[in-house]
Amino acid sequence: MRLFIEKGFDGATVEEIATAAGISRRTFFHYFESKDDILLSLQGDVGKLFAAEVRRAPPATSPFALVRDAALRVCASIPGDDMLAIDRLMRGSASVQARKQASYRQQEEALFSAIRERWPEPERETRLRVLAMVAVGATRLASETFNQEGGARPFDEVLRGAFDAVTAEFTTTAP
Amino acid sequence: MRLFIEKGFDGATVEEIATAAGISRRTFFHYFESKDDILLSLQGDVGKLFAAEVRRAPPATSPFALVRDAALRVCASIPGDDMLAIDRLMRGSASVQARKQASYRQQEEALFSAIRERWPEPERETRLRVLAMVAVGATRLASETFNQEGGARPFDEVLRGAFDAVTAEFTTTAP
DNA sequence: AAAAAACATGCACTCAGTGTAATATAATAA
DNA sequence: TTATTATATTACACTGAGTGCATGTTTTTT
Repeated sequence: MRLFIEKGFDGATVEEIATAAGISRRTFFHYFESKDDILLSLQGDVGKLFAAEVRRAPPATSPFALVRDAALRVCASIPGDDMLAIDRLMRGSASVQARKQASYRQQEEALFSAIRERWPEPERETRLRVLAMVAVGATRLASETFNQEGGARPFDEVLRGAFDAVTAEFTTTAP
Repeated sequence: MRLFIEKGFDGATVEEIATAAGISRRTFFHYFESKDDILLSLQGDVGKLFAAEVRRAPPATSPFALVRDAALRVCASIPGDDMLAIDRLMRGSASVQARKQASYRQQEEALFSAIRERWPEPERETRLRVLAMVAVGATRLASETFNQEGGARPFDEVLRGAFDAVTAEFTTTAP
């Protein structure tokens, strides 16, 4: 982390990082598949947390409400300062940035599986895929806003705002 | 393309690709920033097409309908066979896959800008970000399904199904 | 035809990532 | 404790992506 802050992501070589950590270059690659993984591993397995939360959630008024509340609970457990710091470092590398986006797709997949267990009717599949996409997407939008604002508002609030915007934009009052 | 099919993405070296194309390795990197870009450039600038379509679209009943119809028009112009072929090649490399996901974020950004021009009210910003996210997300889900199915149904149909699922999942009948 | 701009290439270099084999360290059985 | 056996660490050598720089080769422009 110190090296990344001092020299940037590309500026710090694996050699330097390994030496600073008191191990050899080769041993570094025994613990991390790539240099990117240093930052990616910090992100943690949000997808699995999210899915687990959905599985243990009580019956809800709607799938959307259940997923929204699960998202709020998961994110309540993540310190905002860490989010800001990790995000700042990740901006340093395009390939890290790309893999981060790719990780959202995995989260979506994990979340979909969990949702699917609760509503297994085949004809609902597409709708539930959409739900998972929206949930992960809203969470991503919230974290983008949160980082953009530099943590001005608490993450919970921003996240709730994102989910509320979904409701507001798509819930048309039918006759 | 031939080399990628024969030897896989990682199996084909830039050296070989350049030679097969009748140029030098160094010249290759004059045209492509990276090996990944060979496949990524095939994807084309879908985001810009999408945004342009939104800009030229006639007034619509709702932002959602406008964006949905724009998506349908853009995708009508893309040959399904190409989509399948490109997708098959892209599966060969994790880093290409990652950059592809990252490109969806850029599409979202471009789309958001275009939508924003039509509804510039500041208080709508979050809702329109959500709309762009959902539109790009639905398009992505549709193309995932389309590729999964190997092109069994026409892309238009799958895409329409994805947007319909959004409506179905979120349009609750209020009293 | 001469000058300038754009394109192509060769060369040398850095660095990420991998396979392999040797060596050290820790864990376990005797 | 000692011998044995995993397991962790390392050195070494190699491939291949990507870059900077200098030089050569076309096109354009004047």
